[in-house]
Formats: sequence, C-alpha cells, structure tokens
Amino acid sequence: MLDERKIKVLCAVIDSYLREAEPVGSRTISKEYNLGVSSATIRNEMSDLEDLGYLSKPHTSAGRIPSDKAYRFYVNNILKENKIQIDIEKKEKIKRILTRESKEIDDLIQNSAKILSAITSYTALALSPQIKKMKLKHIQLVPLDEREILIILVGDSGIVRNTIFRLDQDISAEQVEKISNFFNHKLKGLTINDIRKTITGEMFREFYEYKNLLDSIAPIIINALEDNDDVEVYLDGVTKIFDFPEYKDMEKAKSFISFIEDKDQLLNLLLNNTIEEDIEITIGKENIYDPIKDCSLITTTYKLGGVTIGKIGVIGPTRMDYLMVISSLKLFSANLTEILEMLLKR
Amino acid sequence: MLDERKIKVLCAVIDSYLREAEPVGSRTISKEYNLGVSSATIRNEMSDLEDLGYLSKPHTSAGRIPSDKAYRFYVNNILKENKIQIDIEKKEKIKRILTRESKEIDDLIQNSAKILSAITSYTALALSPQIKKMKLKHIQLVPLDEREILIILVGDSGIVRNTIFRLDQDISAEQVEKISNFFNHKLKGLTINDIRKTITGEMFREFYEYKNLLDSIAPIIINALEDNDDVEVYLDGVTKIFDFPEYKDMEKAKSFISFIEDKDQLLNLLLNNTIEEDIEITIGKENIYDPIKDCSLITTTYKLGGVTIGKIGVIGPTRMDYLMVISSLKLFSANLTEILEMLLKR
DNA sequence: AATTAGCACTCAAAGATGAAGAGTGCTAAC
DNA sequence: GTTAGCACTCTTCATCTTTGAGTGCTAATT
Repeated sequence: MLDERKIKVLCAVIDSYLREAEPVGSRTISKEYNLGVSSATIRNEMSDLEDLGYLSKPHTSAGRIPSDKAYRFYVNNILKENKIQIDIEKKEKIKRILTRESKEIDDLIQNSAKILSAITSYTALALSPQIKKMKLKHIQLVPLDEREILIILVGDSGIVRNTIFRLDQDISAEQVEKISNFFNHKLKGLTINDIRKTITGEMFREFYEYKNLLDSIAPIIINALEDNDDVEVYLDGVTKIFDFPEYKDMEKAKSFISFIEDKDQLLNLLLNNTIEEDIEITIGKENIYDPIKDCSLITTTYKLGGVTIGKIGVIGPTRMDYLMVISSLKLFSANLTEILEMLLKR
Repeated sequence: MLDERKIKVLCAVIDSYLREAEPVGSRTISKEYNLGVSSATIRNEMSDLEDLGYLSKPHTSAGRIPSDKAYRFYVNNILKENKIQIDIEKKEKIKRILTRESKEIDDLIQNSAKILSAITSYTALALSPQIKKMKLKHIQLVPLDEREILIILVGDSGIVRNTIFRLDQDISAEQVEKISNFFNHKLKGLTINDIRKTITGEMFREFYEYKNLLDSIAPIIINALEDNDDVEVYLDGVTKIFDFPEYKDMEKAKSFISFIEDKDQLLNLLLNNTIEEDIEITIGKENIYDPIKDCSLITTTYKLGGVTIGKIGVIGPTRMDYLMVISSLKLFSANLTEILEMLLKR
C-alpha cells in the first residue's frame, strides 16, 4: 500500500517527532535524514501521506505530525520485524534489586511499577496478582467469637485474603475446626474454577450434619476468591505526565490525572483489555476512555505456573518511545514471572 | 495587641481574600464592609497591619493578602470563640451513607475520604486504623507447609493483618496448633504495649519445650503489630488542587501532587503530627515539608474504645475555608468514632 | 490628634503592532 | 518524476501602549 519511499518519509517524520515533539517540516527531513531527494519531493510525499491519513497539520504553515494511524503502522512494524532486544545485564540488575527490596508479593509489584516508571519516565501501572487465577494453598476458618468466623484464603504464591463472616446462630470452636478441615481437605490445590465445580450440594452429602452451614459459607468463599475489590492497582510516576509538552495545558493534565486516580476505571481499563497477548498496545483513539484518547497504553502480563495472574504497563502520550517501552516491559514481564516462580518453589 | 478596628480590618481582608482569591484594596473594604471609616483610614490601618506582619503586598500597586500569621490569628479566633457548629441533619445523612456503603473498615475510611473531599472540595487524606492502638481480639498461627507459618492478627474492630513466617526447621501441624493456642490464650485482649511487656523469656518458662521457636516467633508478632507499612493512607480528590488559582502554575501543582502521591512522606506527615488534640491545624510555613509550605493541613482523629486509632484530614491552599473544613472534620470524627463503636458492639 | 480628600506615582495585565521564521503549495524549469 | 523558486500563511516573540487598580503622602477638615 505504501511504497518504499513513503515508508521512509513516514518513519523519518515519526522519528523526528518522537524526539523533538515539534511538527516536522519537509526541509528538516531532507537535511537530517539522507533520503536522496529534495525537500520539494518530500513535500509532495508528505502531502500524499496526509491524504492517506498518516500525517496531519496543526495549522497551514506548520510541519506535519503523525496520526494514530501512523503510530499504529510504526508499532506494527516494530513488532513484525522483531526489533526488540532485552539488555540481559540490565534485566539481571533489576531482578536483583526487585528480589532484594521486596519482602511480600505486593511489595514486588509495587516496586516494579516504581522502577518501571523511573526507567521509562512514563506513568507505570501494575495489577497485583489475581487470586482467582491461582491455586488455593490453604483455607482456614478461625472462630473469632460465637457468631463470627474469619475465613482466610492463601494462594500458592503466598497471597492472603481474608473475610469476616457473621452467622445468625452460635457455633462452637470444634464445629468450626471440623468445617475448616473439611474445606481444606477438599479444596486445597484447586483453582477458583475447580472450586466452583467442586462446591455443590453433592459434596456436602458426606458431611450432612453441617449442610446448612456449609451452604451458607460456600458462596462466601467463592465470593472472596472472585472479588475484584481485592485486586490492587499500583501506580507510580503519575506526575511524569507534566514533563510532556503535550500536557502543558492544565485541563488536559487534570483530566488525565483524574482518570488515572480513579482505581475503578483503571481496573476496568486493565482487566477489559484482553489478557491473552504478550504485549498489548492501544494507541490514542483506540482507547475507549475519553481522557486518554491521546495516550498510548502498553501492557504486558506476568505469570505463575504458566497462568497469567497479573499485568504491568505504562501509559503516556501517543508520542511515546514505543521501542524502549516495549523492551522494558518484556524485561519486567520476564523478571516478574521468574521471581514469582522462584518464590513458589521455595 | 491588635486594637478593635485593626481586627475588624484584618478580618475583612481575610474574608474578602478567602472568597475572591484576589489581593484586597482599601477601597473594596470601605465599600463592602461597613466599618464607618474612609478608605484612607483603612489604608493607614492596612499599612500598620503590614508592618506587624499580618498582611503583605504581591507588588507595590496591588492590594494586600493575608500572611500565614494572619490565618493563624483568624483560625485561633475561630477556635477560641467556638464558632463551629455541626449540622446534625447532615451528619446523620452522611452517617447513613457511610454505614450503608462500607462493608469493611477499610472501605469505611476510604469512603470517608471520598465524601470529605466531595463536600469540602479540597484533597482529603485518611489513615486506616492502626492495629497497634487496638486490642488483640485473636491471634492464629496456621501451618502452610512444613516450614511456613501464616500468622494472623485480628484487632478488636475486625481489622486483620497477616504475615508469613518461614522457619529454618520443620514443624508439625500439631506443634503449630499448640503454639497458636498458647499465644491466643496469653495475648488475647491486650494492646501492643501490654503484649510487649508480656512477651518475655519469663512467659515462655511455662512452655519451655518450644522455647526456641517462641523466641523466634515473638518478635515477628510484635513487628507485625508495630509495622507502619500496614497503615494505609487513603487519598481522594488529589486533582482538586487544580481548581485553585494559586495552583495555576504547573510547577507548583506538580510538586504538590508529587508530594501527596508519596505515601511514605504522607505517612510521616500524618503520624509525626501530634495525635493528641481534637483538631490539628498547620498553616503554610508551619509545615515542615517544602512542597506544602503554602498549604494548610487540617486533621482530626477517630477513636475506638476511647483510644485514638486513626486520622482523617484535608489539605489545600492556605486560602482555605477554615470554618467549613473544621466543622466538616468534626462531623467526620464523630461519625467515624460512632460507627466503629457500633461495629465493635455488634 | 485622628480622619479624610485629593493627587502623584507605581505596577501588572491586556491589547496592539510588527518583525522574524518556519513551512506549505504551486508553477515552471530541468 | 524531480527540483528550484517564490508568494503566501500562520505562529511566535518582543516591544510598546493603554488601562485601571491601588498605594502613600500631604494638606485640609473635624
């Protein structure tokens, strides 16, 4: 569709704009990129590229800036040609830092967001591990008093969730212990999906004396496992957005930060995004949410036992250093997966 | 020190500046506040007030703006004359909303910050309950595998904290249970201070067979109770700062938000602040941290069983509606304490 | 002695003007 | 098909002017 020279011109425009954040003129390109043609020719090519929707002009006598379509083209090119390489030394260094600084899993994710934001200089976001993707390592019911039970769920990577459950009738500590052992025996090692299948009336038959109680506790457990409220979103470098000239306008900066600060929206953004691909990139208007329609969001996943359990990513202006961000994310994805795997084995 | 008329003039300046956010001239005051003297007289008084440090001029031909000292005077006046009244109806309405919307304690605090920010239109901050201020309702050790124990601490208001503890030798489930029961029996109903006194070598004598193990677990428990990392800071309305003309400057807004986003700093800010008074107010330069040296921070506490266990407050430009904020905070302080007390009784 | 009217003076904010510079698009020549 | 050249457009920046709000001082008034 685009001939050789058009691609070269387009890439030159993008390259220059990514660096300078200024509309790019034909003369700049003819001087700084050796395309072997004069500025007039480039001018004609740029005019064509504008007609094709890859470039646009802020006003008549300005240079051109790349459109979302141009960035999409550029990014697909990067991904297709597999230009991404990870600096192994850097990767190992970050891995060491992460391992050293992070006591708990949640620390690990939060620290990752921090370092990611620092090295990319964009706002970083990360999703804490979703317990529902993991296997249950342990379940324990603890009687707090006659009518209160604390339900504790421990995931295989050491993530812990608890809920307090209130009964409408008294229960003895012995009864609670029996039930606790029963659940633990039956559910240990299963994922939420398995558990949903396992917890049925049938299962309770062998334990019929507590059927009513089990019937009321079972949904609580499933609920606690499924609850999205327990998924934390970690943010770092929110104010990095101020450093970009495209956000020198207060209103824009405000609406960006307001959006980013709203955990619910952010959660939707990160969870709705299909979780299957290695690297997910949405550029500008591809984003559903208005306040980030001139941002690009790049995310990747981290896994445990081969299953995707969380996400980490970066958000910034569409004029983003895609190559650098993608390779940084690959680095983090690998590191997180490796560190979690290590924690699990221990 | 200040005579009657000076006070009137000062209050008029403050009143006008709080509303308009513009330097106040002598003519404005003589027209809009009936002080019975001409603008020339007010001009002389204002000049005196400037010499005394209560007012300052942004430049020669501008009106005057109140200094931190003026705000301090104004606020002390408010507090001394007890001008604060709580709208009972509003209080009950908010109480109903909070009770309805908040399932867990942490929800309650977070929702409070949200509503507080909404009604004051300043940034709201809140500290989650500090477990170390509370009585231990339950302690439970759960064996995860041969070398891992999950330690669960439940506070009297239902707050739960957990830590995973790794041993360097195997331990059986029975042993863990015995130790768990032992701790539970000994420590239940105590506060962290009591616990610190109770957990000594002496205590272990009656349980000498596990002395080594107890010795290594005890500090973990104390640590988990003391750990500040577990105190959450909830923020709401961070971007409200953009609405104030004093923050139309990007750099100022950025440094404010950067500060506010740093949980560690915020924690220090809220915890270092003496926790004894009903309402704490720091104005402008009274704040230690540079980025908020032209902000005012107003906080109050909430209690459980007569003991202060957390904080909630508001931060905004020194040109703040102190009266409204103080009465809003009193309202929240009372509500939170009442709701927590209710939760405890249940 | 305190208050007030009056006036010169100061300064920021806002608008007006103009020059500079970057860039385009078109035309005509190569 | 490519390029040189030029008229035209539009932003940006600096400079200048005007306007108006406000002060501080002095002299008159109460």
